[in-house]
Amino acid sequence: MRGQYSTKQRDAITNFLKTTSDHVSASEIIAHLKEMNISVGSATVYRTLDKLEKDGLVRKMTIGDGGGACYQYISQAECHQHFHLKCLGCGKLIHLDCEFLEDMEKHILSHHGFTISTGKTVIYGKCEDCKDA
Amino acid sequence: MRGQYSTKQRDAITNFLKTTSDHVSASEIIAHLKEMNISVGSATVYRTLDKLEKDGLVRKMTIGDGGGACYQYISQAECHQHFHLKCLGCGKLIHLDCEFLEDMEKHILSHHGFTISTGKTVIYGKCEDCKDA
DNA sequence: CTAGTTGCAAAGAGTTTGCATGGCG
DNA sequence: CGCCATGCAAACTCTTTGCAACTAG
Repeated sequence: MRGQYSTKQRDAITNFLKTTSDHVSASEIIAHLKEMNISVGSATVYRTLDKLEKDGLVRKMTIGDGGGACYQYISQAECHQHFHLKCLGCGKLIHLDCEFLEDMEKHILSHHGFTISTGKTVIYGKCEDCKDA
Repeated sequence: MRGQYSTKQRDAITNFLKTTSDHVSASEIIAHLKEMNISVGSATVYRTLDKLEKDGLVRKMTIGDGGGACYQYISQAECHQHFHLKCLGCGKLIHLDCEFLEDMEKHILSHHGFTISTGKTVIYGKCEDCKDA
């Protein structure tokens, strides 16, 4: 299918994403690899993430403002609906699994002809703790 | 209240945002001002936008990946629910006014304790024309 | 051996900051 | 006049690209 080798760096990156199963930024990956004493240039990280995204193994999303993109491994287990709520107050990222959102997706598809990409969408707002701020 | 002068540049920026009433990027603003023969440094644009955002007059949101932030004037008229759909295919930005989304907001607030910031949220996906791509 | 990979360094885009000048009130 | 705003350039962050060296299969 697609020629690609398995290298120390690539394995380390995918492994980190797999085990973290949360959103990590490119710089977090680089920092992590440095801690593991795996030398890796940032270019490699970006190229690898690019490839992984094209292969549909990770999801790339822009969370927040200038902080850069975040990446998340796509596990089979979470192929159901899964939105993200990002609190503008404390910065917390909330994973939201809710049947209601499936209805929303259906509604937007049937009424507005728009197919939502659940994984890429980040809903901004204030969480319970920050709503008064 | 807050000391701030009215200058040619600031007026031009707010005016452009008001009349456009759509999302504009910082570079679009700079380009526009250049066309109007108003000399303005990019630093001024960013500082002005910062201030306008803090004053609650414009809304800042990150649309897409690396393209930079977009700004939108907040008019009184559009205080109703208004979400944005961004097509990952053609890049089109769709303004969505829909009662269904009010229900969604209510649901997320009552069931998940999260107050959605409608203006900041961008829903990603594929529009009708791009859904097969 | 060959094609995919890596690292470094340089190049970019977008945004922020320091500092001296200029302008509103 | 005082304070705020502006411009320019330098600094910064995140990301991409060119290129030569390297390595998995």
